Amino acid sequence: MSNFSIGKLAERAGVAIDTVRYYERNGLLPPAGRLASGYRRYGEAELKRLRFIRRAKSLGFSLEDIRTLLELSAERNVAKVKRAAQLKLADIDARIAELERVGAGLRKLIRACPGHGRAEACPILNALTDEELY
Amino acid sequence: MSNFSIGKLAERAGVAIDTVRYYERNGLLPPAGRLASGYRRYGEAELKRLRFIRRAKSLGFSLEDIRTLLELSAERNVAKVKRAAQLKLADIDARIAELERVGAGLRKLIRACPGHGRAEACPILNALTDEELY
DNA sequence: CTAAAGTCTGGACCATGGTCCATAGTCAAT
DNA sequence: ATTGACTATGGACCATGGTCCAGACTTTAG
Repeated sequence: MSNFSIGKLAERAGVAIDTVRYYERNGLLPPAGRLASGYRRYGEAELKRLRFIRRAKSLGFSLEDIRTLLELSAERNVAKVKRAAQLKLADIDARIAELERVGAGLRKLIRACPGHGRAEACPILNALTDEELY
Repeated sequence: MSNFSIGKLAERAGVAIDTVRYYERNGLLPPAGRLASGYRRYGEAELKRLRFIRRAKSLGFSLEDIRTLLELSAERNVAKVKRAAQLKLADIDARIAELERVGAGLRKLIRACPGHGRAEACPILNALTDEELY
């Protein structure tokens, strides 16, 4: 335990080998220790970190966000971590609001469209052709 | 009128010149008519089409979607246009649901985080470090 | 007529988050 | 020892939706 190859690491973290190297290149994982052959060696710390990245990603954080989050985590700066989470949440809420705005517009057009008949009577086509939407 | 340059077209449609050429290359605009010099010439039809594209984009359609929409519009196929709109709406609704799921998870963590104190007591860091989120 | 502004082309480049490839070297099992 | 599986590297490539550039040519205003 605590000394395994990139293949095992990737497998245990549930990511592709290329992704591990990609994360290393992009500063999400520290440069791995190497065997005399040049093969990377990993321990539990890297596995944890990789899982952290995976989870943060599933919470909607970008890799850039995650780099920041990892720094804050290393600093054990709870206040900044909370702040970063709040910012991300605000970002998610804004995206939801925008999608809801767009969805509402589309829903209205769909409701008004009979689904048959002359193209001139199709509110969807008319909206795309004639109206200033915003 | 009805005979203007790419610059005027772009200006009147509210897009960049490069975007017009990009759309032409990618089949969203038909190949433009040319002057003897090779300069593109446009009329009202192209302006309308470009505005159609802009509006469809603001309704959340991708350029690929819009290519389809333009074909359906040319066919005057109201039924298919309505169906395309419904599919896009379903897509938007799914994206909203996913963002809400993620937002709810984040909100819960933020609420539980005191914002100070030991890193071990930060639910956000703990979630990223320990839990299987999904 | 001249100078400035506009347009042409092909191709490079941006961000995002990877994936895939060839070539070469290494490790593990039999 | 050999074979098959694994890993190394740099760089190309994917989608998306453009943006920007150089170098050459054209149009327009004064």
